[in-house]
Amino acid sequence: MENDRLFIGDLSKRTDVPVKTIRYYEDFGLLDKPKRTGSDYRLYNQKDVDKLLFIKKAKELGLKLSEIKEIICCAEQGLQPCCCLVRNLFTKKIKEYEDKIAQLHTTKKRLEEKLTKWVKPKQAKKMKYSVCPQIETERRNKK
Amino acid sequence: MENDRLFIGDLSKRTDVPVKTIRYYEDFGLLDKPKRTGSDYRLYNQKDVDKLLFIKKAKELGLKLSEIKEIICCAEQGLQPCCCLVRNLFTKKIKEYEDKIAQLHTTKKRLEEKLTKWVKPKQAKKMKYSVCPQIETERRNKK
DNA sequence: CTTGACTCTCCAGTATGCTGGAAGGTGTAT
DNA sequence: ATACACCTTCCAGCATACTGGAGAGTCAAG
Repeated sequence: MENDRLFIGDLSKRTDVPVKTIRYYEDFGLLDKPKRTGSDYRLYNQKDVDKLLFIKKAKELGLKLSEIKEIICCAEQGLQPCCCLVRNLFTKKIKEYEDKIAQLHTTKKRLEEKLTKWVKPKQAKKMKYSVCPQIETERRNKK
Repeated sequence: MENDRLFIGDLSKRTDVPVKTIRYYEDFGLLDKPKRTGSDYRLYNQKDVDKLLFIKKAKELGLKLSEIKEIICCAEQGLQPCCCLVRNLFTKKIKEYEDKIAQLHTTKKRLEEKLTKWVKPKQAKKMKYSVCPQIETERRNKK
């Protein structure tokens, strides 16, 4: 079992990516259609292992499949535009993360506030279905 | 147009929740099946407005519909278990947010590292399709 | 009487990244 | 010979929270 005639299961083992997922990536256009054996088995090689590991790493960085695809497509036509693309993509991604983090922070804070107020509810008896004094709806706006 | 005979469109306007979404919430079990007019139009009242606003607020706190449903179901049978449930739910949620934030932070950091190394690529010429020196796969593990 | 704005139900699709299963062919070990 | 692990395609479904559209009924104004 050398590295130049790998069946899909071998590729799967070497990369720890499920067989189904590999086929899915092919359909998605992330992996090229591979050569086939006479009995229609997909044949992979070391390059495919590398490519799939690359995809895996990119995913771990939080890139979407579509973004990874962009990078790969670009890369296959030359370096320059790819570099630019990747820089932009990363910068955008970082920004996205920052926004998301900020937003989660805010929501978390609000939730914590509710929770502390929650621990000793004063007038619990008065509640209806909207049991929670802290999240209760403001019902004074009778526009 | 008083508040005790509202059509779905009125409820929608008062809460700023789309008509489709209101029906969806009903199917989902968040809103009770309302009374109907002779011509099968849904009839809502102020309580429904309140309840829907409650749902909206809970959603803004990042609760899932299923979690909101739990709260509402619980609330409709009495206060005590609900309080407990909500406390647990909130605590769990807060933890989730913390984890998510931490994870985003890590990923963001990694991405930033890649990016700074990226800006002045030394040996770009050597690249293949896996253009990116920083995300390139480790190909030394020939197990 | 017609127009237009509303309402109804039901079915299907969106995004994302897979995952499961059926039904069948292949390859190798015993 | 036959069991078993592997491979193939194709179709469907998961989670989440909606959203769109078809086709049909309702209601009030002009």
